[in-house]
Order: sequence, then structure tokens, then C-alpha cells
Amino acid sequence: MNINISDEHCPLRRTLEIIGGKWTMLIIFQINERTIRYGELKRCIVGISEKMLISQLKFLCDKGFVHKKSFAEIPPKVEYTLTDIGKELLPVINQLIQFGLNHKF
Amino acid sequence: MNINISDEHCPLRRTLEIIGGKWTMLIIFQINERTIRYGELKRCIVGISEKMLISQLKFLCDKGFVHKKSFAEIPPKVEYTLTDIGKELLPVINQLIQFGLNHKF
DNA sequence: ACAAGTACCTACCAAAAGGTAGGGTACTTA
DNA sequence: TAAGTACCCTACCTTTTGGTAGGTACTTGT
Repeated sequence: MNINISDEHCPLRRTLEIIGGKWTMLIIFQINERTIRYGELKRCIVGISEKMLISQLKFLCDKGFVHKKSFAEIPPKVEYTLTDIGKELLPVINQLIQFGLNHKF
Repeated sequence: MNINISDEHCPLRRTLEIIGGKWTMLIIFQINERTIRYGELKRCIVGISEKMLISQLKFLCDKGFVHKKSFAEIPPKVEYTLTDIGKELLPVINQLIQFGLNHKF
């Protein structure tokens, strides 16, 4: 791959605009291959606020990385899964994790 | 890899704290395998301000991802290269680029 | 003489991101 | 009756991030 000038259309920038947020990759990784409810997700990601989790989940749904299934029950029940496109990010995230495991900065 | 609860010590968070910035991966990718001067780097990354480029380069040097070589010349000449650790990030970045090429969101 | 290139630095300010704290609903459990 | 669960929403405020505009020092080209 040869190195082009990085302008606003370069694929790296476009990707980072989507998944460059503080919580995005964390959320995608925690959903992973499973079906997970909102509440469990929140407990898995220590320190995230409800506002951030909700807004990021909505964002990821809009972008087609996450699928949301609401059940018309009381108390409410909502399940999240990764779409096929979302799952494509898992290998990248695993590499980042591996990098973190290999190095202490 | 089983999914642990993501707290402040999880390797993904630690990695993202380093390379999660707006410009970090762009800079690392542009340096790539080459030896590049400050000015050329700036021209390659369209839209970055001098302040950001300088501060991020310093940060990446401090963390050991980038090596800096200054020449005692007039006009000044400074060359940047990736360290071995920095180069370990290139495959991850290439995957992100590939992802960006495959999808238009 | 003066602008431009070269690699920075600093102070100040604007924008974006994220956190806090409150609200709401409808049901269950103590 | 009160508290707790579950999944949100909104307004407000703080923190972080990044941009702008100025400066340095020295040299070369016009």
C-alpha cells in the first residue's frame, strides 16, 4: 500500500470519524459475538455514563454497526447485537488489545 | 479471547488512551516505514495545525513510538522515523484503512 | 531590503466531547 | 407504601481538545 496524502477523504480519517470516540470501540468489543442487554452492557463498561452509552448505541445503530431489538415488555427489555459490518471491526480491536497486552507505556 | 469487564486497566482502554487522538494514527501512518522531515509530514497531513503536529510528535516520542533526529544545521532539519514499537501499529492501521475502503458510511 | 523557508514555542480562545443531575414510565418486590 | 428495576431523555455545566495568531533565529533567493 503506497502512502497518499491524507486529506478529508482518506479512508483512515473516515474510519476514525466513526470509531474514534472514547467509548465506541469499547462498546463494540463488549457486544462482540453475543446478544447483550442494555443493563448488562452498562455494567461491563466501567465508568461510562448512561447518556454516553445511549447516545453511542444510537449512533452505532444509525451507522449500521449495531442492531437493536426492543421487546414490548414491562419492565422494558432491549437487546443489542453487532451487525455483520460491526463484526468486521472485531479483528482490528483484538489487535489493539494485543498491542496493549504486549506493551506497558 | 474471552470478554472481561472493561475497567481502567483493560488493554483496549490503555491502547486507546495513547493512539485514540484525532491525529495520532494519521501521523504514525504517514511516517510509516520512511524517514520524513517535519515539513514534509505537515504537507502530507492536510489540515493539521503546527501546534497539533508538534505536540503529538513530542508525545509519540515520549511514549517511544517515534524517533526524532535533529541536525545542528541552519536552516533546521529534523527527521522522524517510527521505532520498532511504532511500526507494530502499522498493520492495525492498515486494517482500519481497509475497513474505510470497503464501506461508505 | 524584504519575503520565504525551516522547525519550533506560547498565549489565548472556540468548539466539541463528555459528565452530572434531574426527569419519566410501568411494573415488581419488600 | 416505598423502594427498586429497566431503558431511556433532557438541560446544564465542565473538561478536553484543537485552532489562531503571534513570536524566535538564521539563511537564501529576488
